[in-house]
Amino acid sequence: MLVQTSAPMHVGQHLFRVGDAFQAIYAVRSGYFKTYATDDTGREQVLGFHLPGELMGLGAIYPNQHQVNAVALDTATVCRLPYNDLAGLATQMPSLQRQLLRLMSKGITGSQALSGDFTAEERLAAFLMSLSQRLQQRGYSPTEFNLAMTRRDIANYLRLATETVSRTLAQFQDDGLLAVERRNLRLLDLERLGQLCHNVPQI
Amino acid sequence: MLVQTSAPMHVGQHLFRVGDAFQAIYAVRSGYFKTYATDDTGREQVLGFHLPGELMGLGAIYPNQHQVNAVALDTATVCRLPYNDLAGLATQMPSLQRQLLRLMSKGITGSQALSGDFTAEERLAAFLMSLSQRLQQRGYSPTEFNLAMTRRDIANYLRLATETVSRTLAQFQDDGLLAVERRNLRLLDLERLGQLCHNVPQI
DNA sequence: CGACAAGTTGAACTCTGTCAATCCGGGTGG
DNA sequence: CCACCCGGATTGACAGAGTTCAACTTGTCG
Repeated sequence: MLVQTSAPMHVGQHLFRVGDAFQAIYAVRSGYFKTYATDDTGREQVLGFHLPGELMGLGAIYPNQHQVNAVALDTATVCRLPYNDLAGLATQMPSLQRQLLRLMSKGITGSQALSGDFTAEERLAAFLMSLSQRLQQRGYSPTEFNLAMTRRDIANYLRLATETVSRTLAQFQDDGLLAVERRNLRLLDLERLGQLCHNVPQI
Repeated sequence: MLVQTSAPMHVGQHLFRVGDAFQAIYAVRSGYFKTYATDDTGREQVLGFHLPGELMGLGAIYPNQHQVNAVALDTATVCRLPYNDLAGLATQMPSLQRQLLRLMSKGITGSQALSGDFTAEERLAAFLMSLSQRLQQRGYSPTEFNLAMTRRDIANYLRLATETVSRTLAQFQDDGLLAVERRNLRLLDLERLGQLCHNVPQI
């Protein structure tokens, strides 16, 4: 069987860790994941969030070992795609192979969008728009969704202080751009939110 | 002939521009170049500086079009390495091919060293140390050289304001780290300069 | 010599990080 | 069942780094 659906994972459970042997790619079926690395000083660096329908583990193909840690942010399930099967299929389907390579080269590096010197507003707006668009692509509501990750994770990912994330969200709410309550988010003005981050490369 | 030496180029003259058909790689023979891109709002982003002995144009191999602009910062000459010749040679020499691929993947993205949130001190120190080391590798003095690029270019590259570059250079001078007069630079304390940027990934 | 670009310097201001206090919700244990 | 506790989240005060604005200097090139 090409696709294997996993048992549900719970918050904080790791799907794979740095150094694990690479055997399969994973597609998120439900729930959220985050990927992160730990730098030489022991600090965690959040590299990305993975929504239902998205792939994880592509960065491990070349060195045959996982380069990052992947952990469930809430109750989640994944589909396991054993690499051998996938690779065999890819050789027969050039389009699949091309897509895998594209995802690889994009996925390994992580978003370079956060490299520039963007303001907290720009970063957060870009982040929210990215979530919105990715959820919409998968058939979910682009305007009302759950922030499964903590403010701390968001801040780490965007390279801000958690307080700044909190404040900027509050400011967005004051400006009528969105309504936020704990983890529940409703985007009220995608138009203006998009303008805020028009010069931030796609996250 | 594999290597073609160009006629001297003068300040501001472009070696290639975004969109130019990719036909050759260039090695700087003398002088300095900078590569830059222009974002959708028309602002210039300096991507790197190229010193004698270094290669340019590798990022164009895949899409077969140049991805950046390359312009001479002073009177300069280059060696033109037609890609067909090089590619033919590479197929016969796996080591050459490997080196080209490595340079490619490193060279396209540009330095991600400037991604993090580093201080102006760290950025500038890392920049100067990078120049110093690269010049030394090519047989030039690592402690006394010419800043062919303007403060504006440096600032743009390091994502600072030109005033900050100016001030930080002045501060380094006050601290006895270097002596600078216009474009002439003398590094007086490589040790401390290196310490200043020890946690900045190599530029 | 004059004009202009490059570079420097000063002052005010803005943004964001840090520190600290507080709030809130969910889970635990008595 | 309720009080307590704890981590996540918010809010305020403050400080430091760096940008912006503006004035001024210096060097270069016609």
